[in-house]
Amino acid sequence: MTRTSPPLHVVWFKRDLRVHDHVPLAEAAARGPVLALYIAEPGFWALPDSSGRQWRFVAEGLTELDAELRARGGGLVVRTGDAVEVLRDVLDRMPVAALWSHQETGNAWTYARDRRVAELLRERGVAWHERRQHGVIRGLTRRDGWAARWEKLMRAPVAEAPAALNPPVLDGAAIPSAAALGLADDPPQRQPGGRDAGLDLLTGFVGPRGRDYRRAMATPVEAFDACSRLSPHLAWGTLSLREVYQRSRAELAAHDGPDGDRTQAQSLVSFRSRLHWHCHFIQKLESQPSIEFTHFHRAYDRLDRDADPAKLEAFAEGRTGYPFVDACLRALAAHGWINFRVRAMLVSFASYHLWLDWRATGPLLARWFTDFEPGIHWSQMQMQSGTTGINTVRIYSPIKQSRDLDPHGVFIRRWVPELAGLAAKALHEPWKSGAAAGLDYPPPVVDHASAVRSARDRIFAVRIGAGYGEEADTVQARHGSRRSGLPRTGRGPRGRADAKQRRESRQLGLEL
DNA sequence: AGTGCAGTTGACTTT
DNA sequence: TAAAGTCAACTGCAC
Repeated sequence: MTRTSPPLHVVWFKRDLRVHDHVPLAEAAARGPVLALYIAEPGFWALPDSSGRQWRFVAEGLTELDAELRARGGGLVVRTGDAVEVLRDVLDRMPVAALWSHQETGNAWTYARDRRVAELLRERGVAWHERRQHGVIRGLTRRDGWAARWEKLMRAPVAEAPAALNPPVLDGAAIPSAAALGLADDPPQRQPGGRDAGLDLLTGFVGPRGRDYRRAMATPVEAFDACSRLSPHLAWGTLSLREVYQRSRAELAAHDGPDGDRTQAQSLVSFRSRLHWHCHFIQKLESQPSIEFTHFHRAYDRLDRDADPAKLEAFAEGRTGYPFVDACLRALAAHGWINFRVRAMLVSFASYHLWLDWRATGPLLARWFTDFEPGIHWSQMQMQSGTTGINTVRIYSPIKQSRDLDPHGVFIRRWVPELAGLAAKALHEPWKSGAAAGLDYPPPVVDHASAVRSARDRIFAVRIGAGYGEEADTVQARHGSRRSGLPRTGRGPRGRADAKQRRESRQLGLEL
């Protein structure tokens, strides 16, 4: 740098590892020379919800991001350290016009870090321009009109990648290894990171591979192939939600007519509604960061859920004695991914059957998910644990789910080889026939019927408390989907017409 | 040919 | 993206 160089626009890459449809990068590059910066933060990667599989997925994305920047004459500068320290060092070394990044809806740690960064920039008189990455709206006070704003944002043109960038003006370091960040875990079947892998998945999914999505997404027997598998790319930003939305929308248009493939069209419609829900859930954490630690509905503070080490270990090891649950837990641990329906069942099992606190199982599951997205994760942990106050309590039967989703025991045999010799009939409840006797497989850690009865009683006891309905209405007004109907309580018993309306709005909400 | 009845199905409620 | 139960309407069949 020389004294006469124009000031730099620092583009801070966070959970947005791409150059395509990257609004802060496009805006910064239009204004002057750019410093493309990624900060590997040891404090972040040491958090209980961070893991090696997430970092390695990110590191693969960084390698491709650097290549994309280089192809345009630029390059990625990677620094390891505390974000404030790294940014202060950059500010000390060269004149900086502004910091550019996407808004991040993260956990308490990244929120606190962003406040420290903002403080530093205020001290130095440098502007920080944060741009929206998803359909999540910062500073939202009312949910009304949210869906329409989402649709408008998704249909807006994508931001073009800058055609030409300046070379890096600062020496970077190598992308740190997982070991250097103290991260060991990386499962053998973790899906690869990087934009090329993401685009391959997208192309395949909007084509023939995704044709059966709607039918097959519920069962883990088929979901690994039938689902898009784009979630980690959306979580870490190797693809933008908008480009995924627009690609699937274009494909839907091709199949929507009388000559189109109706099955494919229905699957694409189903997929679009999930993209919508993605932002719907992140919005909850954006609007109320405390949901990482405290119940949506504070009446559930009275629940005495625990962190019983034996039950927690059975869950963590995939040795609960329920073959389908254990198969799903082991598949998740080995792949870093499992389908949504199974995630719901696993949280339900942990929170109701095992009566474990979601704050004890949440970090464990988060580390397993390569696609860990804080807003979706904490919203879902609470929703499937029955503590939001606005959602129906859904207690899954691991036996019924086993029969429904894996009737022939294919999935169980693959992931619980101890039981591979059992007949399909015995696989779902091996304790009943004594078929597992003598095998290295534990009896059920809890009895299904009595555990469910106890959990149900304790959950509904909370609902009887004074003032429950009033606070539930407050939660609904703040977080509820407008398509689910308003308000949900305070009108006495529901009549027939009311129930009919609710049913229709549910169908509308799922767009099936 | 209509009646009685066990079993099924689907809508809805409760937990 | 629950599960279990209630109830009424319906179905098939024996008589």
